Amino acid sequence: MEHPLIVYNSLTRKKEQFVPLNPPFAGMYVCGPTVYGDAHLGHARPAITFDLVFRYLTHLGYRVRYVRNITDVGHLENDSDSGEDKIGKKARLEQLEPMEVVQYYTDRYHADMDQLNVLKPSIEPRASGHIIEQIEMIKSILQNGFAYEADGSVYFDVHKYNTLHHYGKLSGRVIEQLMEGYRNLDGQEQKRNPEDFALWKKAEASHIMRWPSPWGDGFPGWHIECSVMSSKYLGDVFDIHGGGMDLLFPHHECEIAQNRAASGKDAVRYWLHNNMITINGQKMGKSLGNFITLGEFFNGQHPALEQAYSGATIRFFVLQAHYRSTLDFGNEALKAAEKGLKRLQDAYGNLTKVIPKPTSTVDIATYRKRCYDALNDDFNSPLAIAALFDAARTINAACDGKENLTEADIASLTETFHIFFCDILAINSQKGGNQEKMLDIVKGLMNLILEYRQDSRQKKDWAASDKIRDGLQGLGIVVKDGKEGASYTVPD
RNA sequence: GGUCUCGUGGCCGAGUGGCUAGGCAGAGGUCUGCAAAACCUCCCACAGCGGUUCGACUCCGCUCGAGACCUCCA
Repeated sequence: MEHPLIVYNSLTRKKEQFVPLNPPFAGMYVCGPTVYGDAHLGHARPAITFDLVFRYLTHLGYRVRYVRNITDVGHLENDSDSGEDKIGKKARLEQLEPMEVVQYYTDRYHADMDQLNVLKPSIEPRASGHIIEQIEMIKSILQNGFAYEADGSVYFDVHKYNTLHHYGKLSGRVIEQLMEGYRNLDGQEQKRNPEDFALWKKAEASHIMRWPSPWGDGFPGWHIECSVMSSKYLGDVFDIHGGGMDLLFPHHECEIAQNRAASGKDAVRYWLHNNMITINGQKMGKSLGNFITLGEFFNGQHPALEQAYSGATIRFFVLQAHYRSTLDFGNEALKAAEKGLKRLQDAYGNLTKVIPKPTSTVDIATYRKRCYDALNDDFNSPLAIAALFDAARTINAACDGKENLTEADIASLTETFHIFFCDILAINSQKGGNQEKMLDIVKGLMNLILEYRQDSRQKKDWAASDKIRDGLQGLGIVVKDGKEGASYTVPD
């Protein structure tokens, strides 16, 4: 807390000090998944990025309300589709109720997030649960004169809005440029202008997901839910809004306009955007068909994957890059992350083996300071990780007796790892509480076995000691002989 | 076409006007019954061409290259 937290605000395109509106409270809204398919690596990026933000803000003492929505009302799939919504389409294909599809993929999304050690948000509202509020906000926008009804649909009047406010302030667009880009207005006849966007869409007879409204049966436009759910749970003005860079325009731009048109206020104080994950230099995305689902990463069943990767490895891989940079997928990079993470985990474990010395040869405090400095500078997780690696080297050196650490040093390092490795970056392999007992038993058994092996080794009975080691190896336990006796690890 | 971002060593990726990123891979060494770790050392990169500067990978311009958004997308 000594140093201020600096965040990069997409709205101002500058780094700014983060000062919440109502400290110690902090509000954060992040665009969540549309649950009509399995989450892929691209979905992991914002989830992990804003999980880090959530965890760090909490660590700094803020009382954070983190809202991440579930989009489950279905939106237009593409222009040629003329109105069939994603979830409705999937439902028909699989002969399921739309909400059954939603439930199925929501559950799977949650399971994936658990694997990635992503905390649950404070509130996870569903768009379908906020139809009334969405209708109310559309009414307000209509009343304020920034929208118009046309044949059962309601559209936002971008030109009207732009006479009073700047539509495009977030993405750096001006409306004249936008107008040039919209030459093909096929199937958009009801709109006064092609850059107008839907607040409410009339549902055709074939459209499964539909709700009654003052304008007839229909469904909400694909920007309004976020405006509604963020302001409902965080207030007309709140601190942080996050999401992927690809949502900058038009989604977030429209959110800004909707909130402003409804409440007269700019809702968001800090806009944070994570960059994309690329594969062969190209964005990984559903529409490009070049995505790998998280489930495929976990089980290794994808042609592009040479092996399976754990959730911790994926999380570490993501955090090893700054959230505003693109991150390129590759087996080599994933494997490097896996090994690097193991190195950190081993060092963390080695901390208990270091023999304290009366005097210290290392300045331990710098590691923690470097971690704080890194995260305070726009959540620079790769720098924080680098500091942990340096700390790991020191710990291992101390294990080898090449550096000296005092009792206080060890305690401090343990705490540093606990704070950053476990709590904030959260890249340690999680062990469930129920497994603790079994782990203790295993530890006891292992010590016993290693004692026997030690005996044979003292008798130079290599056959016996090798038999024990090889047998353990067969169980996936690797024995390592060191100066201070034998230790063991269980590689993934 | 418009708006914008980026181009770092074998790979992934930080960062800065002059001072070591870090990880993985590779080379050598220490330790060791063997093995595996660990530790030490090495591998000193910043697309190209100009310009600013005492000095640029870092600032400016241009060229080349890659990408994002403008349509659903994290």
